Amino acid sequence: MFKTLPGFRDFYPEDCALRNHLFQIWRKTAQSFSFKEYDGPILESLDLFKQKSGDEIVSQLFAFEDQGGRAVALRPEMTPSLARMIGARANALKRPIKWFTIEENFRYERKQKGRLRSFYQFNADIFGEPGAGADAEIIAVLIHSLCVMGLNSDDFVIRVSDRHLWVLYLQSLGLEEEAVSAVLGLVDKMERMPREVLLEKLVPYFNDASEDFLVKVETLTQIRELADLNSFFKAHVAAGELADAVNERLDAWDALIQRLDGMGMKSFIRIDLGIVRGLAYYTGFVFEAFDIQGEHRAIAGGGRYDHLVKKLGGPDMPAVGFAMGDVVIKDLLEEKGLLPTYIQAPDVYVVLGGDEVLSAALQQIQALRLAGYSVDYPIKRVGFGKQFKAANESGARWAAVFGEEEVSQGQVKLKNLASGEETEIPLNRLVEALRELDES
RNA sequence: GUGGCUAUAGCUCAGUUGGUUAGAGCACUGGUUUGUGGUACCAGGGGUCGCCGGUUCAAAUCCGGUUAGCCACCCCA
Repeated sequence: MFKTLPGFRDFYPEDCALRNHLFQIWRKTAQSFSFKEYDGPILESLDLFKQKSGDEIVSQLFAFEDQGGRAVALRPEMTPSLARMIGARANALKRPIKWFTIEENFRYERKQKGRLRSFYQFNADIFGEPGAGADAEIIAVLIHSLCVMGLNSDDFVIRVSDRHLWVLYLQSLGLEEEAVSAVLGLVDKMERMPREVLLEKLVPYFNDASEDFLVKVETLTQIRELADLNSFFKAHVAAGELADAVNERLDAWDALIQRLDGMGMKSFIRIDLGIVRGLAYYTGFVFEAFDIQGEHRAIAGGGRYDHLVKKLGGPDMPAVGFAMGDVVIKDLLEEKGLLPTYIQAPDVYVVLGGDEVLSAALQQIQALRLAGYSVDYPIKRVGFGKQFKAANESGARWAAVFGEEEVSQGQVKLKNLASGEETEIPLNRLVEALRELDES
């Protein structure tokens, strides 16, 4: 027997039902926020990904040469394709551009808990709006989708940070561009690194002031209140150009929190400058969703990336977005018992009395199907008892009993499988009767 | 890419110091049941014990290799 390739999954009907459940929530959420759905190709030119992420990315891609000698790769993420699509029509698209997609990605890396080689992602992005209102809207989409899944503020938290604020702060300490990104990289790893090791790695940038810097960073990353954030920067950044820029950021923070508070989502937000995200291209707010217990890797992540569209050959285009994978969220929902069962069930299961009723039954089955109902019935002859058992196990709400007695009187018996209640209905009124019963 | 642990039926697992034809529960199929479901009872199908090699009269069991999975590290768009 062949097996699935490492990191790839088979989706048996119950897995597929689950996947559809997730996809439906994602799609409905995006539509509630009036995002438009788009899609792009699974296979792209290898250069597209190199340009965004550098040559090192190639070892983590499913990359190969096609029959025409082109260097191509399965997409590891949607953003480059999206940036290309947006760039190509930037002038013709009404702002703000609110788009989402649900797509499969492929990454050639070692399989791990919460991480596979093939996975699905929900992406939502807003282009053309630089203000914090767009960031708030994106974060709201993320929170809303998690809430619709049945999670609440006891289950997850959105840790929000600010790349731009970090850069300004490090610049105010006199660091040059290269040193800024190196130090940010260290801040990103702070949680997972012993303090002494971290201190050692800071020395090339701060020399004797390393300990002092680390203490400040520890203070900063522990700040959870807007007011504390304000006073920290008032105390640590001297007045001047940089301080003006910092104040602008603090205003943006204020706007962000106010908007989320307005939507009743403030309790999901945790100010946490410890989040940096590895990506160099983030330019403003960055955020990640985590389960409260911290047992899983990030559920979702995103942020503002105002320069990426231009970098990939488009016009200047501010952008903010996030992505949520299907793997971690599925694990979390499973753990919380929030995954529904019986998602692929017919509406009606037809119970057949014998050969004499078959044609009358098939006629009604077809009428029900035309009316939009999902209908199943036993394909081979089976005893009544077995049929009710099958009806029950199918998950159907209704059993439609086409017995010889009923059919000979032009009737059919509808049985509510949950309550056991039975009603006789004229054959030619079956569709209407079902509709009425479902509504009542 | 590095290290540790694991691999027996679709699933969860048992399998004695190496010893006949490798077992259980769940699931699946059929029956008890030609007009009423979740229960019960009976029967059945399903495994080259991950794969390759070695030791042995004899290997699921011992040894080596390999592949896959889990955990940690690295990475994480």
